[in-house]
Amino acid sequence: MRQTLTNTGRWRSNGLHCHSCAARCDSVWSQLDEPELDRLDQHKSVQRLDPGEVLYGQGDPCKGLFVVQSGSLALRKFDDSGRSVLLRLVVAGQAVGYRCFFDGGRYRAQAEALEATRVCFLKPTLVTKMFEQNPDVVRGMMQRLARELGDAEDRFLMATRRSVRCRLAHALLRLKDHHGEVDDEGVLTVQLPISRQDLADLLGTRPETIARTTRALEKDGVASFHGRRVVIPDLDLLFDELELDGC
Amino acid sequence: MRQTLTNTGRWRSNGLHCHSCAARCDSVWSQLDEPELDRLDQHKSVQRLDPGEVLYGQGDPCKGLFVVQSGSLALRKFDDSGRSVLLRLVVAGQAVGYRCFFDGGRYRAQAEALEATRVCFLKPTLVTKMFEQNPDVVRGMMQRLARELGDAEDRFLMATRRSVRCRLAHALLRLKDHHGEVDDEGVLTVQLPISRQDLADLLGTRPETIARTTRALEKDGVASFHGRRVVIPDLDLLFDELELDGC
DNA sequence: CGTGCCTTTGAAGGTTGTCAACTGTAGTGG
DNA sequence: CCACTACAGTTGACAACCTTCAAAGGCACG
Repeated sequence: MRQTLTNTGRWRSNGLHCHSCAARCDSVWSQLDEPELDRLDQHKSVQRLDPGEVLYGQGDPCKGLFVVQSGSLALRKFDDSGRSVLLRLVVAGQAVGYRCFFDGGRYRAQAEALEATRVCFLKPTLVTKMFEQNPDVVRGMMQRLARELGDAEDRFLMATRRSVRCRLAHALLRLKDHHGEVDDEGVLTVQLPISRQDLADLLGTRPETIARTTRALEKDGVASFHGRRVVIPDLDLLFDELELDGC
Repeated sequence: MRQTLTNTGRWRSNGLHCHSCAARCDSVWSQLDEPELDRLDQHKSVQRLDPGEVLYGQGDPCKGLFVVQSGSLALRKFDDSGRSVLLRLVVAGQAVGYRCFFDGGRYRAQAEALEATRVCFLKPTLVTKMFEQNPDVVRGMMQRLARELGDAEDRFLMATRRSVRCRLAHALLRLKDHHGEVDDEGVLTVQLPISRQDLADLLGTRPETIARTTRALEKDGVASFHGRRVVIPDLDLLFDELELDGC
């Protein structure tokens, strides 16, 4: 693998050319034409993160825009007392740091690697230029911001009005899209990308409550939990959890 | 007051010309030049809402962009079971419906008048044209979306990690900016723009808990509540609430 | 094999939600 | 002008859910 020294002083692996980067298809970058992709590729720098490594910290000034090439990140927000929540999981093809980029302030959350992860970094000048020359990308970013805002507002409704059990069922249903597989017999298996502690932070609860709730779901035959592997025999039972009274 | 019939078939009062609209100063529209303001004024239509009247409902297709000229709105989100939360209060000069406008989907919350309110309506074609010709306005809207997203994420952290008492103190501190006044002796009075039920929906709790919590704050001398008038003798005591252990 | 961390389990307590009853207030109609 | 109604707000009692604290179990890593 070719190694070059970037102007940031960090060793990087160029990894894939933007043009052939699989992650691109899934993102707002899919609308860029060849010359744009070339420029992006020339000016991007790639960074490798070990599991748990922090890409940027809450309160840091905005560095630029990041795009996950492979692996995944988590956005974590802390309060003054050190309590934290997980805001979002970021998988290949998705950008991070854009909220701060558009806000113009400082990062209001921390980005950390959930596994070995490669991240492309785009300097603010490059991003600004690209936005100026590609209105479609701007539109795509606005749409993303708007969706994120809608999702965040949904989360607030869920967190304040529904039980942990219901929120857990909901989280499993969302996670299955990126982390689920269905076998021959129609049994769904979800491979959780995060620990129980992080799952608690994602739902806004505590690890102990997660343990008790997973146990309760097992007792009722909705799902069985083996470490990070979740087996869901009947998806309908999971959907029922969203409709129940206590939820 | 001049009355004209718009193409929507609704009677409207033109109210103020955009140029002299006080609400404008406070908003992203402050950057528009004279010709732009003229066009905006020609094509806008003004709508009057009675207290409680719904501007648009959750699930409705996006109609366009609204700007509050006078009065105020609340954004309310419902879940399937009819439980609701208040997402945001919208005061004069602020836009509503932009999240949906950029998302391209349907409204994910309901906008309703908190008092007698005048709202300017801008058709999608007009908004789109204005965005094309005023990159600064687009930047302003992106910044607003980004701030809103950050605020929504803060709310999630608050709602899941802090007590109602702490959230109430925090809400009072935010409300004082637009709804507070300080008298000669340095005593702060906040005139709540919403009912106790809505205050509960804003904090993600129940009216009974609001009543108990306000009473607890009174007992501790932090604030006294008389209907919608809140008297806060010492602001520092309110700030202390944010730092306390249980918060 | 020991250490450290994550996870689980149990017990206890606190915060909040729920239900019901009561109060106060505003609006309505006689 | 006053009774009546309707509804928001309050208060109390109780229960449920969740957090907290403590300890044990499990798993990875040195």
